[in-house]
Amino acid sequence: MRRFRGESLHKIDTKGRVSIPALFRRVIQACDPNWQEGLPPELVIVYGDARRPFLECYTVEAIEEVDRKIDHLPRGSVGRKTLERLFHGQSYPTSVDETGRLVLPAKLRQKIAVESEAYFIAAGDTFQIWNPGRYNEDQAKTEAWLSDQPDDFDPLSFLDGGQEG
Amino acid sequence: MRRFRGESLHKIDTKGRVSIPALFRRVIQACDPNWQEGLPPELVIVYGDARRPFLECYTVEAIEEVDRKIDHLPRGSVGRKTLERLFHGQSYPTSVDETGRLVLPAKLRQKIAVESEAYFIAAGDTFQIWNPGRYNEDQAKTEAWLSDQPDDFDPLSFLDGGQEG
DNA sequence: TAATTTACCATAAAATCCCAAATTTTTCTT
DNA sequence: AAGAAAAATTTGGGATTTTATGGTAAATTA
Repeated sequence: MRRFRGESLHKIDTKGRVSIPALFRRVIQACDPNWQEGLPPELVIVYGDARRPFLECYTVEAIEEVDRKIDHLPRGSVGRKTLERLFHGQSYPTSVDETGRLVLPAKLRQKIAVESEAYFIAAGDTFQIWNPGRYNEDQAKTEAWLSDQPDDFDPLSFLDGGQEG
Repeated sequence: MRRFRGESLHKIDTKGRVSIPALFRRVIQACDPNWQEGLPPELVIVYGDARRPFLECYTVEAIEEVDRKIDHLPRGSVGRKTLERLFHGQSYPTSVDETGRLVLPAKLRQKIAVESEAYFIAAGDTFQIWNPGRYNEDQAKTEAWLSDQPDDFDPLSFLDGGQEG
């Protein structure tokens, strides 16, 4: 399964168009089982509830996996209802245009408070779009926490605690 | 599993191209399960947060092992978020070109402050790229520490107790 | 019809490809 | 063992392609 990797900053023009990092485009295309020459690769942007300060972008394969899992939850359960609202309701299916851009409608731009620039960062089988300043704040917190650790602290030590085989 | 071994110094040209030590190339190729004749061997450069003064280069197999472990951490946990940013976001997937070089984009060169030369050193199943001067400083510290030890101190003694600090 | 959205065209900068000169290392031959 | 030949390695330059970004025209829609 292909993964997103990397981060970058891109301009948003007056129409809300923004380039998707070239490496991300390849993953989006490779993970769209319906894609074929001439068609625009598709993806789904989940914008979610108000407390999330970024847009989360799913490949077709990734969102279909989420859909399948939701389908297996009991109808009417709180979990299912919540996830349906989030992933089915608060999401926006779109595609990559001829020149590698996507269009962020005004609603989505307002949601994450982006205007002239957007910051893209990979997160496994999805990628996120942030207001650059807002991301820096978040990252600064993480780095502050890291610098509170001993000099030789290795983030990989997180892996030790995990229930891994 | 194959390991990197050795160290060397290489020139960086104006385009950011730099030769990978020949011995390292064989390990990169052997540890890329997707490699086949005619394809460029792939690797992932993790540049990480600001306090790390070198680039860490992972073979495909090595990075996939990290990815698998990250996948097993609970979604939304601090550890998972930190590692996703580090290994998925602050990383750069690339490949070895026909002549055994790789390209370090300006961003990565600035990150570790290299301009005309880069120092390569093996580190188990990864290798690191340093600014040569910066590496010497680090190495000097290590040697200073060693010379503070008793004359008969043997570094191999680290292997016995396993407790260091 | 006015406002938006989408398709199409254009361009500068950056990344990639292709070819090739010097080395250095290895192999072969005498 | 020495020297010659071959192969592999390190480094460089120019041409080509891709990418990021902007603008205009056509099309959709409210």
